[in-house]
Amino acid sequence: MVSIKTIAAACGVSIATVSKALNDHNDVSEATKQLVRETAKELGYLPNSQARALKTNKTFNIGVLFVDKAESGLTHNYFASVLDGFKVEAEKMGYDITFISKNLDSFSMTYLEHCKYRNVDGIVIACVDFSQPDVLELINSDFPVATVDFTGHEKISVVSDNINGMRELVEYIISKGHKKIAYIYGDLSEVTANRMDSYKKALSAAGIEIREDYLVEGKFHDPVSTEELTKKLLSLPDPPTCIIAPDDFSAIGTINAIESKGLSIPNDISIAGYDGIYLSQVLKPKLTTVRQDTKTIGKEAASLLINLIKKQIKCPCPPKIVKGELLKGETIKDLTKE
Amino acid sequence: MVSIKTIAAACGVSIATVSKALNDHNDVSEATKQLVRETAKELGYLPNSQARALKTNKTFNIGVLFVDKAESGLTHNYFASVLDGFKVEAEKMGYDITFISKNLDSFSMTYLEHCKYRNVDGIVIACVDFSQPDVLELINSDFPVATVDFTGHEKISVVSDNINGMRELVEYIISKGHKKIAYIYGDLSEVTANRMDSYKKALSAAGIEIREDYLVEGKFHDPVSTEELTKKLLSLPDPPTCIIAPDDFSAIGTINAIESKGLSIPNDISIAGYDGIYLSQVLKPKLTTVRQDTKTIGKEAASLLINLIKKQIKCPCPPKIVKGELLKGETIKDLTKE
DNA sequence: AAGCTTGTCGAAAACGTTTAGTGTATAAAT
DNA sequence: ATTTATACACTAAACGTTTTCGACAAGCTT
Repeated sequence: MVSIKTIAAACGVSIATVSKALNDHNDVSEATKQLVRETAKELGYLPNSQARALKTNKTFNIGVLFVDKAESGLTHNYFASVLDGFKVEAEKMGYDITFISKNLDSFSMTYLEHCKYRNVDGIVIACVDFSQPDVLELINSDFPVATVDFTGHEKISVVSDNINGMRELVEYIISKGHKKIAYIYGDLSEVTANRMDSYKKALSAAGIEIREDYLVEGKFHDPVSTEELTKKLLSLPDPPTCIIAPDDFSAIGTINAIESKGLSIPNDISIAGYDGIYLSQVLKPKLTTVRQDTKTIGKEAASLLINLIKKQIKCPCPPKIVKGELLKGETIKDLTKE
Repeated sequence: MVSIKTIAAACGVSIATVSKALNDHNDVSEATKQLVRETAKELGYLPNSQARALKTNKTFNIGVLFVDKAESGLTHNYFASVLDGFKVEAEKMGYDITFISKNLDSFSMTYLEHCKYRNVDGIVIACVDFSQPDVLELINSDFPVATVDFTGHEKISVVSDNINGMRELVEYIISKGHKKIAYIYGDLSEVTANRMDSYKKALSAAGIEIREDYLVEGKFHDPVSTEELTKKLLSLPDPPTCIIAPDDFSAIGTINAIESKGLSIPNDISIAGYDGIYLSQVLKPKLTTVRQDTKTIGKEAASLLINLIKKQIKCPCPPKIVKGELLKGETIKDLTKE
């Protein structure tokens, strides 16, 4: 192992000088800085992150907490994509990420304990059940924290603009002449509450009655459940002309239910999803949906969190809202032309 | 911060005794062990992983390298799923994972440098271009290494059983009376080579001629490219009766191409995929494919790598082959019944 | 010439652990 | 009664950094 001691010996200076030279302090001459830097490179020196962390209390590691309901782990499309955006930005700023889990080293610990054990510099939380005590403990801890799609606390939060996204989607559907629009909503959460609210407001604004039989509770990411619920909707005495699925992936269930009845999309019935994942745009017909800007959400979360860590910003601060984009697709029939 | 020093003071013993008590050494009495453990718990003590790592040279961190060609990051289905299996097993054994990247902290480093900087205890490599010099440097380094789907080195490797998987798939298709079977293969790699080999052998074994026009080069994870290639296959003077796509996700492209010609699956043409992702089984009709046991692959890689780290096994050792499972689905027409 | 500033460097402590070496008391063996 | 073994606990060094503080020289200012 080549350490600063090695460099010090090679250069004939003290380890203090080496350290300061490498960290570009201003009480060491330009000449020695050069010398130190060069020999460091020659010897293939790499700083020891543990020793540095021990001394400075900065690990340049960010803890990531994510536990979705379906236990799909990293396979969860929305999260994986947000995380990827986060990771890229964090790495750019010199941070690595560490997954926060419960059972490290056989003896189990809480999320907070894991963070303390690893000494992460900050924490980002996404896609969890925010009512869990373990999660709340983390949010209310002394760590710098950023949450995704969850507000109502004094930490940093980045949210997808579900309010405007859903509003635009429903307005678009209405503009195509639909009045009987069903919504299979996902697991109860802030996200779902916002979407539901926008759904209702958009209908009301257009003078359309909100029907309880068109509003059914489903699950995110679960085509099987969604297929079942779609079938129920289709067999109502007065079935809807359009069905909004919890998300794009669940929309597969909606498609299956419709096709299994021998009906076609969008001629017999229109559908929409939410997310705008790649899959939704390679399906035929292309799914009408709202693309969530996952990369930006992740990136913003990373950038804000790191700024907080570096104390370049202060909390509380207002949530950062990341706009989505309506993808019109081909699954909404235009009823106005009939 | 409560450290062993705090505990030592509270218990009236030296820090050495505290350390040994907590690590269950046998030169400290059961009584003091009890006392130390209890006060440690009371005070909410957590070991400082950096300090420990500095002293022991073990970080309980495993580096994960993954860079797929499509730059899809964590969104890559196969990898995300393998990684998840890896992560779960690693956590169970007390290890966290760290993503290995190139540009940490603005000043860029090689993969190997990143690993040295973070002092990972071992490295797992999957889904990368194994011909990259940076990757080879890592494989040939002194770190304990495990690779997924790549052999030919002296380190640990875990591979999906593409040889038998593809063989079973093609045999199944042949058993349904098909003789004109096309294969759109993915990016050139060990995986593709094995599948291609099995494809050819299975055909030959059945006395079926291997036609160059049925063997076309495509890309993994790319429905658009696959759609194009499928169209070409369909417009051959003597088109195939069955098309095998590079993977399940690309198979969407195959489906699109077929349906856009007004043909139906499997009545007019049969198809198959590879991977067995969730999506493939919620599509209608269900895709015929080979499920790769990603969880097991990840789990085995973790378990073997950690055993290597703990020196409970030695390299070189033969590759661990993880069997897949033929999912018969509904996309292969039975031609023998006509 | 004395004091002051500025620039450059090193000694040493500290971060929280682990561990080798040493000492001491008690029990067992001669 | 002396030696030997055993059990237990402590001292101190070490891991690789960062950082405070003081030292010293050279150049200024009065």
